[in-house]
Amino acid sequence: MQETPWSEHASAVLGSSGHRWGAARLAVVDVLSSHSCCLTARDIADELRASGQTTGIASVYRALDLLHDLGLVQRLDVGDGTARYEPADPSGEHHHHLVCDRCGRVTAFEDERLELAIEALARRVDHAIDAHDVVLRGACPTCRTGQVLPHTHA
Amino acid sequence: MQETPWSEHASAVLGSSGHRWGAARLAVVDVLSSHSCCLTARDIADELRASGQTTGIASVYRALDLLHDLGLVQRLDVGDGTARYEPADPSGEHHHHLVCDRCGRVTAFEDERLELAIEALARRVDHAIDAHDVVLRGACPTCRTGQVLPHTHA
DNA sequence: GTTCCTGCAAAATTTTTGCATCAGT
DNA sequence: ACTGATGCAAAAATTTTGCAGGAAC
Repeated sequence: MQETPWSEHASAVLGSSGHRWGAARLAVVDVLSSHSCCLTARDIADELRASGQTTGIASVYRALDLLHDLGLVQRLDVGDGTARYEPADPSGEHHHHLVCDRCGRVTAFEDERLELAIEALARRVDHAIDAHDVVLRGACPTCRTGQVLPHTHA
Repeated sequence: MQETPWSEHASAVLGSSGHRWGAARLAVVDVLSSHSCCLTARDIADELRASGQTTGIASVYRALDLLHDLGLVQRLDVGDGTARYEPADPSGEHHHHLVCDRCGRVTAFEDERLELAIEALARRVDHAIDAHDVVLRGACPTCRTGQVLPHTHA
């Protein structure tokens, strides 16, 4: 239960949004705050279970849903059929994802030029864009050089 | 069963890949060729059912999986937990997607500057990038102007 | 004729919902 | 106390797998 900039921010937003601080929400925020990238609901539930908490998976989903509605977490789909969640930086800074075709591992990256292109595009379209995701797919260095690893994303 | 550039291409690739032309594959290619954007497995199965075919949903998934492996269809996830598929243009031309936060509708768009940024980025990273998806989220013009429509994506 | 494909049904996952109980304010 | 949150279990939805029969080559 360490304090991070994000978990402090989450506390503030959740507190001022008229919602209560139940055990499940606290636990989910705590797990998220210790990872910056891409956790599945199952990952979170497993981590909680491992630390002795009895949080139900349904509560994890409900907490994630609320945190997403409050703009505190980003929801992401890399194509394996399970949703992933990560803390959303209050400063608006964010990253995108590289997904290895072979081992399924997810890596984060940032790119200013990409962001600029998306911003320009967002102004051009009819929709009122408030979020975006970019996923690049391809063999990661490890897989490309022949060391075939077992899938780790399933 | 009309011939389109894409369905001809798909026939050629499937034919020369050592795979057979079963009823399910034919049917799935036929449905895909008449839509350029974003069909779920269910959409395809429903359309086949409606046209009197008895194609099983499992065969639809298997056909889509094969077509994806052959590079004939693009798999896409817009975040509602169901995979979508669309024909992949053999020329390499492709589009990305706008998803309405409220009604869930998906719209296609193209943007040269975005593609250039992604190409430059792809050369910079360690992965051997062979595909990418971009999803922009935000209220569509219809939803933004107050006409709240029921969700159509579920 | 052999091998691969298909369709049905069953299983495995992921996510959502109902409901009684419990906790936060 | 009142209201909303939680946890368990059951349900819903999507995708995968097994298998026997049938079709493609």
